[in-house]
Amino acid sequence: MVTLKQIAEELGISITTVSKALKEYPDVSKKTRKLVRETAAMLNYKPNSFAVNLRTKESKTIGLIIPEIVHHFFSSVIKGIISQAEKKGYLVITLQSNESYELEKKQIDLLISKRVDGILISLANGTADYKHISEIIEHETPLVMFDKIAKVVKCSKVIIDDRKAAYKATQYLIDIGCKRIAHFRGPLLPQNSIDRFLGYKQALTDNNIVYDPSLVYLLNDMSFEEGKFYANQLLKDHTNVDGIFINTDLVAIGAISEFNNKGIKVPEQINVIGFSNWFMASVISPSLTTVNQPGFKMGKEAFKLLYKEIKNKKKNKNIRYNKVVLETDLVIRESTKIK
Amino acid sequence: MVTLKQIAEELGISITTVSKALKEYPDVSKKTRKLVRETAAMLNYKPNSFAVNLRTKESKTIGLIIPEIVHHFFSSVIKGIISQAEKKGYLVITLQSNESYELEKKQIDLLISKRVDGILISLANGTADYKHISEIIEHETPLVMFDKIAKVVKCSKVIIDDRKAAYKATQYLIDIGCKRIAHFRGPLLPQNSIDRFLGYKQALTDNNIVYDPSLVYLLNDMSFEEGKFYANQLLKDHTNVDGIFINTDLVAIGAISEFNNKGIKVPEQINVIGFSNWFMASVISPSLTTVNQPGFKMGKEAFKLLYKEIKNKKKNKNIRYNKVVLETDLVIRESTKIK
DNA sequence: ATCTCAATCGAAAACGTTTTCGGAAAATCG
DNA sequence: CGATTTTCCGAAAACGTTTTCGATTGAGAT
Repeated sequence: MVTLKQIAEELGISITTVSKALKEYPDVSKKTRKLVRETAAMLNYKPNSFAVNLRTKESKTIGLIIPEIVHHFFSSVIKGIISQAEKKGYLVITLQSNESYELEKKQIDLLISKRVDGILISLANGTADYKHISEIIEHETPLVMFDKIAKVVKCSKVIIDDRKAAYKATQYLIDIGCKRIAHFRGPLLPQNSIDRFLGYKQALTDNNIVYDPSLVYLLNDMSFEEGKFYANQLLKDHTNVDGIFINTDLVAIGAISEFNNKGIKVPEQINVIGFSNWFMASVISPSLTTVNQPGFKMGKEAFKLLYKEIKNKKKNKNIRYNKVVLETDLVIRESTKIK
Repeated sequence: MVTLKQIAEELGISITTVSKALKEYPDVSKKTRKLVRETAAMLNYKPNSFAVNLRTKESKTIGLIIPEIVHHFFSSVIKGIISQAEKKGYLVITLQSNESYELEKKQIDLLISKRVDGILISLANGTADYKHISEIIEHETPLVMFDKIAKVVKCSKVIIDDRKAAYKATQYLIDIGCKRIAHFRGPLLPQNSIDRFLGYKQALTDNNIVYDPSLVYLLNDMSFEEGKFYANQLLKDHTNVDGIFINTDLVAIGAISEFNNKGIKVPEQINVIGFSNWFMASVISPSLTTVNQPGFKMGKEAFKLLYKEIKNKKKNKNIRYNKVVLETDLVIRESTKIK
């Protein structure tokens, strides 16, 4: 491995000058600068990033913690983050919490130990206290939360307006003529499922439809099977439901599958709207009307905020927390139909 | 940030002793060791990884380059890699080549500059020359290729036996009574699509079925739409095809969708087998019979090999390249049926 | 010739750790 | 009690870079 020292010896000059020549310092003559650059190129010099890190106290590396990698939405986010980070010369270390609070804590420790320049995190469903998050902030490591955030924690955030998105979806069901609309909701944590439920409820009352709690089903693991199960349950409990807004696409697909099996026609007898716009939603039959959750963009925006904070920290500027709320749109497909 | 020096001053001993106490060196008394550990814990000391990296010349970080993150198979691989790496105390920097040779080259440069301890790579489809890969090897950076590999390159590899897997899939179609079996194949690069095609062909000849080139369709972008397009084309070109082995699940799902639209019954009129076992394959209707490609396991194995190489390099052992071939199995679902 | 100023360079410290090696103190032995 | 070994500790070098600050040189001005 060739070092500054070797280049210096090769040319009979000092390490200092070599370093400066390579970094456009003004106090080195054009002649030596050229010379240094040429020999550096010739010897295929690459700065030792370990030494640079130590000296500059930054590694141009950030940490990312997500609940689950194998997931269309989150992998889109990762892609967005990595693409944006690359533009600014940052690399991304990815860890996953597996939806576990304990693991999440451990991963944060790991990243702090590694002294990453910043941390991006989307919380695990199980996370209810935020001491580990506070540690990041006390450590003065720039932090941005996205998607599954904690409202209480003071830091920059990137989210969608879950409530508004759910409202729009429910409103659409009403607009196309649905009279009795059910909702499959997610667990009481994270915040997202609460907000989506509230959006659903708000849309009903705004349209003078009486909110009927028996039409709301609380799901746990949000799986395909659960979608099937509760679709079946719904059919047992009610006969006149003509629309259903479902917390996430996978469950919606399970429900549609069950409706198909039971001979219930989608969308003729029941309209279905999902949430997230997984790729899958576009290729099943009938294809799924759903709320598009812009994962890639969320990733980009999250990194942009983090980058700002990193810059600010370097300049010792006062901290200003930003909050970006991304627009969602309803992707209309075959699982809904105007009456 | 608390350093060894601060602990040393706190206790009135030398930095050396503090360092040794924390690392179980035998030449420090139990008493001082206890003392040091306690104050280190009290001050919440965390070793400066930048300094450690510089001193030990390793960062406990590896690089990972994949063609595309938002992809069920590859995200499974990532998950496998990260989980295994974590067990051994390694972190993973993920980059994506976006199926571009140029980007792939750039990412490799980046990782080498960062001085990662090793590199895991799955090649872009477009990659045809391997100078950039050779550079990694010349750099003496441990390297393991997985899935989309280059046979020519001398390094450790983790793959599945594409040919055998395709053979098994085709054989299954024959076993359940198919007489005329089509194949949607991938482009001429990467190797995988060639091998899958060869497996298909071999199975036919081994069963005394004449290979008919007109039954093989060469696809480009392997998309859902292409699946629909060629399914339609197949229907135009042939009337008596009763089975089809398709290079990848997404295309298979597109084909099934088109068959549904045209009123062709799957599996009654035509049996369909895909490849990869994307999650999607299990939730569409009819669910897809497919070759299970063990992404998570591939990730784990790839890291295990890399870890071995890193260890060997540290011990200056002679290099031994390993090759792991993972078993695949056929997941039988609704898109195939015994006649 | 002296002085000023700009241009160019290099010595040295610093970042925080690991590890070698030698020395002092304590323990063991004859 | 002296000699020898063991136990424990610390000085110092090294990893490779960045950056401050002072030194040197030569040109130009007077």
